Amino acid sequence: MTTIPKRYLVTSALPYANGLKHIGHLAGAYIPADIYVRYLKAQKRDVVYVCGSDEHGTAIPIQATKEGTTAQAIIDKYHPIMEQNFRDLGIEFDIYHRTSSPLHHETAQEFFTALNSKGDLEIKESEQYFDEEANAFLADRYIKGTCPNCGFESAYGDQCEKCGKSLSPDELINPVSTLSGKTPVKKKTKHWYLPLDKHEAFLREWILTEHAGDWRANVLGQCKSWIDGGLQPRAVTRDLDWGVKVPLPDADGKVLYVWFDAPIGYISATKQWALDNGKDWKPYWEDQDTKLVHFVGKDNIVFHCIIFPVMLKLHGNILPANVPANEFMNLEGEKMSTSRNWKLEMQDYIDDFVNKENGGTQMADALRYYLTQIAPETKDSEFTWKGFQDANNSELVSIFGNFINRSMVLMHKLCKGKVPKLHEEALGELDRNVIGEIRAVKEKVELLLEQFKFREALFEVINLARTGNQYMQKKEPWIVAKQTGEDGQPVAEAQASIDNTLHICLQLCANLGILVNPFLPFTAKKICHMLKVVDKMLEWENAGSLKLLSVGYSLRPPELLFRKIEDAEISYQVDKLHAAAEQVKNQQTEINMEENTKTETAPVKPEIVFDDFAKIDLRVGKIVAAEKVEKADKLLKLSVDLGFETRTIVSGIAMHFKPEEIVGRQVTVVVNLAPRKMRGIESNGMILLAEDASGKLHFIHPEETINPGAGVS
RNA sequence: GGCGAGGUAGCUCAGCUGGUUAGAGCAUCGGAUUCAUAACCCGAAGGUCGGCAGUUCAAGUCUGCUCCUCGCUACCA
Repeated sequence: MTTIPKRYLVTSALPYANGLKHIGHLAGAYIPADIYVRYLKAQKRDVVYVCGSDEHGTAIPIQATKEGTTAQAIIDKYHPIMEQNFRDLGIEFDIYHRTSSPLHHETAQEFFTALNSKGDLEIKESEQYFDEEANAFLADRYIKGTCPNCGFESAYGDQCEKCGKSLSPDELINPVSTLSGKTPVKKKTKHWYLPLDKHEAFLREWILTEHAGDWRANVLGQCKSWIDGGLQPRAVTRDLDWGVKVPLPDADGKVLYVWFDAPIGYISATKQWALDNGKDWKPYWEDQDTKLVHFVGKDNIVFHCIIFPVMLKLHGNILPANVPANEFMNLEGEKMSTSRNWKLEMQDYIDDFVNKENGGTQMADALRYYLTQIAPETKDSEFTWKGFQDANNSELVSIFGNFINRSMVLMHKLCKGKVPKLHEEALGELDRNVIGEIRAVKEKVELLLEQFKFREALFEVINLARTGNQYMQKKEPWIVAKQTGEDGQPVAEAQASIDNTLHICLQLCANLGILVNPFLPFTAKKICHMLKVVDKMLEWENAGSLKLLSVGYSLRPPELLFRKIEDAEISYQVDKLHAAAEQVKNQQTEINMEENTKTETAPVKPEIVFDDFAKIDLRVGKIVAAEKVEKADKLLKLSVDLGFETRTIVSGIAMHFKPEEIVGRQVTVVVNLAPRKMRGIESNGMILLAEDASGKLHFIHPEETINPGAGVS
């Protein structure tokens, strides 16, 4: 075992404050972190668990515009709800902060200034392309044009895909904005870049060598993919009015890019926590003896393993010891999706289960249980309502809850409601085995949690309850109790056996409380209550002990820890899920139709004269051959018979049509369009297609088959 | 197309550096039992380890090819 670090700083990905979060997020970044933190705290280790709302970025002002409100109103709406949702589900942050706070702005600005003044950022002052129609500066990738090196006409502003040469947008001939299709104008601007490319050697060594043994395979693989793909300098600032202002005199209208300020939110949250608790935040981010662990979903790997570590290193902070990223969680056979409304929001679960007559905190633990059991630790996993019901009913209720209940009930019936004595002399092999098992499980769970194997750790805990059931079954105290003497009471030998059995079962219950506490905290507290012990018993060092409950102490009457979930509740949820998705689908169709109408009535393009139109030579053609273009998912290479000749035309329709289906079809072709090379094939013309509301493409062709080459006007 | 992660019993997943009859939990079926939320306990059945070829005395485990899923990325309208 490695030595224990002096302190821990644990983070969960900052949820983006543009809407409610679903159980996929919960299972990916919050529940595992919460389990880990609760375990560390039970170990009495020095640990701070920080999180908060991520409130910057373009999506929030865009959504505000859509909802006819302000960005501030959006974040003020979602921040408190998200915080409450986490609390209701037992996610216990030491602080849930927000990136809109002044402290965060200060912290992020200080961070930027520190890097900038050390010369760690590259400054590029330039005449940058500006799209007047979209009223925005254009990132390199949003500009296309002709490559000065090879003449490829569709080169990006940062790199030519054809010849591989790195470019700057200025070098492009005939630049075009991909936002509006217009020619952008030059406007002076200046931006700061984080030169990730300069840190490639460090990243390679640190991740792929030093952490080859202790980081998850999916994480290492992702990182290797990124590093091998070549790291690029990344813009730290952007022209936007929502976010952390760039703290320099000549940077009006510029803010820090959200990817830069968001992870700094972990630091500002730590600072706020320190202020609130009279602590010093610095060691948590500066002392090498602090273990920093980031819990994130797989979409966040690159930020937490590549970009943020580079920032931390430059700034003189510690690096994460591990980033145990989870994969994604599907729901009832499909990806969770906010836009398609295929999801289970925390809020909905809380409303339907936790805040119900027959719900309460036990239902929060039930969800925590299932989400941990199916956590996507190594691959995408699947939430099904039936699976949730099964896990609850046959494991939590039948195995775990039942063991504790029957122990309590038997103790009340056979031991007068008191913790019975342990008769050492009467201990048998069965008894000793169980006692040994309790200690063994403690060690197993520890080892698994330290390795972030939450699923397996939880299994070991439930398995201990299973062991308890087996033990009780073999000892069958209810049968032994029938060996009565003349007074109707069990004979001394029988009572000793009963006492030992229940003494051990009750101590086992107490141990289950300790071991289950990181996973199901509400349940652990209820166990303490029933056993009339203080919550301090839950400290991890007590696990494995057979002296948690004092002999002769009278205990409370048993209460059921978990209730069964009925079939009707499950079918209600499944129906609700489908209905919600259906509703959105219908709405979307309506919106699409509306938008369709809108585009028809939308302002038409500037007027042209007949001669302009006459410049376009449209002909009817017939597809005589079609094949997929190698190394391109969307391109088809078509041979089109135009009567006077047969041409090769490359068209991006491979996702819509199969090559064999379209051979023989008539199409309309722009025949005098300048040739253009795509994926190395010269395309001589363009096929006309109409796109319907759902995005499906349709060929434009004469109603009846006519001679190829016929003119269209 | 490139890169990454996966494809193992009905379901959710273990299987490290190749080595006896491929494991667990749940579900299913059978039995036993009644202290317990018809719960528990015992037992059984259930897998061509995505497919094909190869290396090896021996492959789920190594190599090549191939199919499928997910993610990143590229190509396009």
